[in-house]
Amino acid sequence: MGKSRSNSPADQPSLAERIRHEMDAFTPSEKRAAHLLLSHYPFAGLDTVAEFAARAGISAPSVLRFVTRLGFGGFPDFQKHLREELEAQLLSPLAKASPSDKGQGAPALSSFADAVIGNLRATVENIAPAEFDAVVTLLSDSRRHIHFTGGRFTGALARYAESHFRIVRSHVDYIEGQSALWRDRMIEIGRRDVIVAFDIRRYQEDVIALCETAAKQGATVVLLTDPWLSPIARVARHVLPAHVVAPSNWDSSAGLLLLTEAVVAAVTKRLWETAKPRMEAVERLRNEKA
Amino acid sequence: MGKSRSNSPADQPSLAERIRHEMDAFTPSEKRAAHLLLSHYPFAGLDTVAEFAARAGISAPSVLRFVTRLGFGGFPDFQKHLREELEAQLLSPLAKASPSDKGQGAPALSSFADAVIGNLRATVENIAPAEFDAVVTLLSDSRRHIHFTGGRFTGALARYAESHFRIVRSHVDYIEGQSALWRDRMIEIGRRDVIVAFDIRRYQEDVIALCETAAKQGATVVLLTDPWLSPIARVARHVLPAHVVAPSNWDSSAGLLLLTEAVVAAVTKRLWETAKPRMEAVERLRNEKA
DNA sequence: CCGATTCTGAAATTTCTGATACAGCTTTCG
DNA sequence: CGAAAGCTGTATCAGAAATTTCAGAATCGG
Repeated sequence: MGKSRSNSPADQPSLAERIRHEMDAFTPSEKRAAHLLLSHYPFAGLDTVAEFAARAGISAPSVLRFVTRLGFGGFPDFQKHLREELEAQLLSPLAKASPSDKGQGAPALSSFADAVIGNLRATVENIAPAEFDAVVTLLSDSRRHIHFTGGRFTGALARYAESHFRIVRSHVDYIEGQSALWRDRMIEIGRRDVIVAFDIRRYQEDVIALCETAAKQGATVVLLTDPWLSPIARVARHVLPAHVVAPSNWDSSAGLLLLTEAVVAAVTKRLWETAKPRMEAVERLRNEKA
Repeated sequence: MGKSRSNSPADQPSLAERIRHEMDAFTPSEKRAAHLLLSHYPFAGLDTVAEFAARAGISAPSVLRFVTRLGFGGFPDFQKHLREELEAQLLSPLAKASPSDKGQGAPALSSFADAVIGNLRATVENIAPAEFDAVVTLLSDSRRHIHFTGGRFTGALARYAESHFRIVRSHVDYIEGQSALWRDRMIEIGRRDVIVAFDIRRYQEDVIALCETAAKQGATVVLLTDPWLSPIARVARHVLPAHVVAPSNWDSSAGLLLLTEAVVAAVTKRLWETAKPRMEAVERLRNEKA
């Protein structure tokens, strides 16, 4: 997204402040525009030039001159700045919502935690209940065969999911995403199979290929991804996006883990009748070995 | 029902809720549009159709069909509704006080998320800052060799940590906890080695044994565990406990993941001078292969 | 009070955006 | 397996919105 001008979202002084400060340098009609904008900040500026002009009681060109004087390349530029400022402002209270900065606590850890918690909240907000339920139902169908897979980092999450599912029900396995080995196994993938794929940016070619192949053969694909959606979404029946941005050089997978654990919990509950004896049996076997 | 323009600003249910609710009635591209909008609500919808379409990875007409299906007369209508909703929400501070619209967001998911968030808070509270910093310092020492390990479920977290550390620095590997294979490798474990072990209840015999053996040979052990502390704590130099209780038959590993990611972030930052070129090199190699 | 400068708005112009028609493709259903 | 239905993107168009032009109005200085 190439922004044309110098309207960086990091301008410390909000545009409103700047306008107040430069108010006396404005011409009369510019003042009227400024007053309107400030009195309904920033929504008045999100309408069209014509509407803004009418509401301010001035002409369209005057509005244009006004935003030009503020240093914007044009009206769209101006609106974009307002939107970005608004978005930043709306998201920030969430970041500083928790006053957990008691001075103590590794600051790195505590701020990181705040960001992660924000991610979890946002993730839950954006999940469609029907989608979540559909996934739970799908994975509770004991006639289906379930295969988990993931990329470089998300592969670990796939393993995590698999290790739980394996205990709750049968016909569960993990497919190595990176190697070319999965191609052989594809011959057995069909209509009754479910692929649960984890994939966040940068999306991984081999995982995408795996899912496309599986989908082509009639398998049902469930995707856990970031809000920008892996290309796998094209072939996926169900998509569960999670927010991943954290104050780090890496993305955070906490949201994906949350979804995974919630699904595991729900499926376990739904299959409890059969899962309980199964889990006891697993436990017995483990103890014998030890 | 006639598709009138019933977009009065007083529609009780926010548009976001309605979209979440009707999600499964959407076509694939409509879902992509919906996901984009929900993940950046409502700002994504304030751009132009073209930009929205590009960001969602679909065509402009699909976006138009999406907003039409939502019952709007056109895209400007849709935008107007978003602006009004936003303005109303911003003016009533009460509206956004509790973002957990429990109206019916998958109840299982949302209550589960609340529990997990509580765990994260509690985890951060109970971490000794000095301990956290000491772990970061230890793992930033490039002369050390780092080995990750874990149990049945936590092994996935160890792999997750390993996959990140492997890129940031050298001398990193993963030791399979369950198998007896690690006994052979113990001969190479000594004073310069660090074992990072993940272990929560029920604590796993073989992982415990691994750590005890390694400690006996002079290795430094870092333990990530639950608040009841794995027996490994006795031989561990540093212990980072995380809360794990969730409304499920299983424990939640989200706290452990949080700690892991926070450590990864901190180490990456501290080693940035050497990590950056290393990461670029890794990236180059990956691209060549592809 | 007059001329110069600045400001302002109506109208013309240009750019760009939203909307539509249509054809190819996929999926579904018999 | 084939036909029907539905979905999606390309190309295109109409129209609206932003921008520029320019002439008239207001203001200011002398």
